[in-house]
Amino acid sequence: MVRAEKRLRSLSAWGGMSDDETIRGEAPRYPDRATIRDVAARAGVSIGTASKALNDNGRLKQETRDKVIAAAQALGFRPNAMAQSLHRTRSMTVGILTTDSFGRFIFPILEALEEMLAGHGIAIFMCNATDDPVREQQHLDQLLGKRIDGLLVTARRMDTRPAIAVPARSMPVIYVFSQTDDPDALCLLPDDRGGAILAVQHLIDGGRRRIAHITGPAEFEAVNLRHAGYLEAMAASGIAVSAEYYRNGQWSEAWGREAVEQLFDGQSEPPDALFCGNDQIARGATDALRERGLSVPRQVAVVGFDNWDVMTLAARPPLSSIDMNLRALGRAAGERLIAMIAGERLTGVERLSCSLVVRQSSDITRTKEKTEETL
Amino acid sequence: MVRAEKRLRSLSAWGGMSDDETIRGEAPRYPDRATIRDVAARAGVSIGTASKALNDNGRLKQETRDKVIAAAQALGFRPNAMAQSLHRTRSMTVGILTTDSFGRFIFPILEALEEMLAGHGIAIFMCNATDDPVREQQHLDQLLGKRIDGLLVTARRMDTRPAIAVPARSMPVIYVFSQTDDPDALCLLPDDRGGAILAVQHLIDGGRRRIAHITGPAEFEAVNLRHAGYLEAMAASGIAVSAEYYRNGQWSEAWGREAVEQLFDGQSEPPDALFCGNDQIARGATDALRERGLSVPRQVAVVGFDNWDVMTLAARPPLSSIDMNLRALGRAAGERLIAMIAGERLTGVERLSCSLVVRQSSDITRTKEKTEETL
DNA sequence: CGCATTTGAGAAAACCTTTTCCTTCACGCT
DNA sequence: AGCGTGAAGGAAAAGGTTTTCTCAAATGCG
Repeated sequence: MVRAEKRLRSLSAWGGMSDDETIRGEAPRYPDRATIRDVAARAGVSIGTASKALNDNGRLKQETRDKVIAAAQALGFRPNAMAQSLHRTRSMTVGILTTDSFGRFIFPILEALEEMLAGHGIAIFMCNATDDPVREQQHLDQLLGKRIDGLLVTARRMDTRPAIAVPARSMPVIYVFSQTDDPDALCLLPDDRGGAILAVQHLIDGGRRRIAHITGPAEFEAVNLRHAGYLEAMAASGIAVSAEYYRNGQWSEAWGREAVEQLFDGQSEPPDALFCGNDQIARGATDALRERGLSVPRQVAVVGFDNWDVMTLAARPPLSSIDMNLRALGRAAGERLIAMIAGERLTGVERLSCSLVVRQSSDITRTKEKTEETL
Repeated sequence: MVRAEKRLRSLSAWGGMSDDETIRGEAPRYPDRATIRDVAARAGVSIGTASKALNDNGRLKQETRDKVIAAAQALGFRPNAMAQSLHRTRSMTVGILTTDSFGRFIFPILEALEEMLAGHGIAIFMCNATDDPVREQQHLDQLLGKRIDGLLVTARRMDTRPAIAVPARSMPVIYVFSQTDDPDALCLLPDDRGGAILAVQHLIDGGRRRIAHITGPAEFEAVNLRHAGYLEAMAASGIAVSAEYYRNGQWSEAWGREAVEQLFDGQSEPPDALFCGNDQIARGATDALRERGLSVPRQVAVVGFDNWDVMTLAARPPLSSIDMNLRALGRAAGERLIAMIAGERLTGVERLSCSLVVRQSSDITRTKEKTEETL
């Protein structure tokens, strides 16, 4: 009782509107926030009663509840989440650990994930261990110490990574936009193959037959999956594919330009469409085509991958592209994680579908309209 | 004693290497991790002694320490950070709250910040409230409940935002890459003016006199600061500036192209250099110049802003640009925050210097070399 | 050998909540 | 009057750790 009174007094210095009283100078420890015992003291009830009032629990007179709530409000009381988590056995916290630096792809995922989890009262610890296994382990240790309820693992490179060693075997781990060899793990990825089929089918529907595939390094699983989709779509329409039409290189505009040189220089039957492994390649290719005097999309249609507005909208003409729906991927990851925290057991590789976004680079009708307008 | 024994038994199911025993199926609650009382029981000491042994505290026989440490290791013990934080009054946790979505600029800041704070054992809660004051408040509430030791606030748009209302007046708040009107707050920003001076001086040093400034919307403070730097550098060299040479528009490549049309179409004295408000504008401008048959940098030199490799390296020729040193900004924010948590009181607006990165778009000598090489 | 000092380790409080179990009181019933 | 019932609220344990205080044993000294 005495104790509570003392604290109450010390609190008045910061809790009220008397801001002038704030501790200036070298005071290193800022004053404690109000605790539930301060609230209880102020309301003249026991600590347990205060808790019940604030949580709409137990059997209390409405009057008492109101009294407590008023006291809490007056003190600016906010329950200490750590104390709460301590005796529930849930921290309402998850970690997200990225092996490679947070790249452009991870952002939308992260954003949607955060939004979804925040809606469930779950906060996210952000950890970045750029290709450094030691730091990764340190982060993991820290997260385990914080008793996270679940873990998201992600990486920019889309190749499989070693599984995270979580000691509590049943703590949920999801690999999003990354993959691991552990068959018991859950991996969430975009459907690269499906995306490629979407793109190529679109080009075929536009009347194209000589469709080349310019893409990134063959070490990427995504590159191979997308090529598989390309082949599948071509086969489905009974179109023969020339090996000449498959070009691996870098993920850069420069490579897109170079590939166009290779494909068009002195070729008797140059492509009438390009399916590009990403938007940078597609943009480089488009630039090169324009500079050769080839009209996009009239003579050559182009479809990119990633639907990265910085590229697709700045290109001339704007690029059609495959959108990996990364926000949806992030939301899905959040849903799965919540389900797993609730006890569900999910494993395997799940691939979420991509969408085609059509812009002028592959859309003859749209270009015609544009041309007519501008004439 | 009995209690501890019981727990010890239940732990063996997951703690050891006997992975086959893991709970399958619908068990929603995964088994508790080992606690310090398990460690103490296993080492045959009291709980307090175990704590001292693990923290290198108190007066203990080395033998005892070793015994405890061995027990902890065997059980895979990791102290519960929430319990620790509960009685230190430090959560070893900070929040980062962004008003606008995490953009390309925030990433490097965040990354460096995270790295620096992780080195001090501080974890980061990531919160995103995209232009939604309600969600911002919810996030803030959550963070305060988690008893964060400090808060970083950031935003993509570089205009001043309303101050965050933290109830505990002395809880450290830093605005990084964003600004607030509260004079007691600490704001960390890149030195836009200085960066502009760097760019313009570089162009002047290269012999340019008719330097135009193509940039973004005048509503951005950064736009005005950079223009002030431009004017200052020009004045310092006694070069008269024409109002014609200052062009506001969008932050896009399209605007860069259009601005070049405006500046060069039928002008008797077209610019011999362009200082662009960002790399996208610079790239668009460079493209337009090339397409008009103007050589960059021989006839027109170009310097961009942001040093965004996606733009600077893909442009033809590669763009010189001003780097805002965002990683340094993030590190600085981390340092300041740690200092403030330790009790220091920092306020005001601090601007960190930018650097000039010279590439071919402004460097005649380099171009010459290149040309000679390729000849 | 007896006392003072040091060494080693345990007990318990404190950090802040929630929740279970009790106690107290008032009331209505037989 | 005695008893059961229900309402209202308090006491205390639990959750995991650190730290201070206390106590017992062992050592040093005269």
